[in-house]
Amino acid sequence: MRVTEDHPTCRLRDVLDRVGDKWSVLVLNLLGDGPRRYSELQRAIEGISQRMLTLTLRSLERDGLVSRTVTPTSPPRVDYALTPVGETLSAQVAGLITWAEEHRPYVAASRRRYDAP
Amino acid sequence: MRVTEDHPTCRLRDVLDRVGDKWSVLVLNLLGDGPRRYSELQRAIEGISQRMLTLTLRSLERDGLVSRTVTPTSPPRVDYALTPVGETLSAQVAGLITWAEEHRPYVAASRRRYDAP
DNA sequence: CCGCATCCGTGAGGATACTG
DNA sequence: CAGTATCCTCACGGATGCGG
Repeated sequence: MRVTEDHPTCRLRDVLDRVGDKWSVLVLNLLGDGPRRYSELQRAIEGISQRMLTLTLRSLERDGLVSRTVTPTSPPRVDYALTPVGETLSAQVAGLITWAEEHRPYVAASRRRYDAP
Repeated sequence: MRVTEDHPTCRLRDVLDRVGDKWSVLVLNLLGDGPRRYSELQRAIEGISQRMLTLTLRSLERDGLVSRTVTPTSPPRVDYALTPVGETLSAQVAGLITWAEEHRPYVAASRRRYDAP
């Protein structure tokens, strides 16, 4: 889709696309509990590839939501943490995660009913 | 990715994927203001194709988040509305949208700074 | 008016191998 | 350990046309 107009929907999209990214949601949620190393994130997020973890963290850093701290030891150590603004988004995301956990049985039941016939 | 394990991350994914869908977010947000006809949604959501609007609505209906009411006039009329559970998700989504609107300038500025060099 | 079916291009993202 | 680089797939989604 071409986004050429200044329709409200379009102005929101670039920000929502970040939130809409499933990996971003999971990363933001994890970092809500405190800073994590790269490898900790990779282990915690089942199924994420190295590539996608790096891309996700770069995007979040670019948007000023996550900070990246390199400790030049050997082997190197990199910690990721939420920025203050990132914390506020993480709080929203936490609400979403809670919603998803609470209503997962309902959604699953709805799907079974819908798919029945 | 194959989801074969029962890791918490995987159990959440199927529900979060609904929220992660950018079209779903926009539809849920619109329906938060009250029921809408198919054609109203299509006009309101800049850039959505007929195909994607239909698919999005079907998914939301399957998940028990949106109800579909057909009025068999001629031409037919179809109204979509949030279910009670859909309302609760729409509320979460509204929080996200608000966040996105409030922090759009911050995110835009962060991106410019990041991309500068 | 509301949708489904079909075709088809593109790009997101997985797998793998390699560096500082 | 924390990435980068490359290849390659496949499914997301746009365009179009038809049907109730």
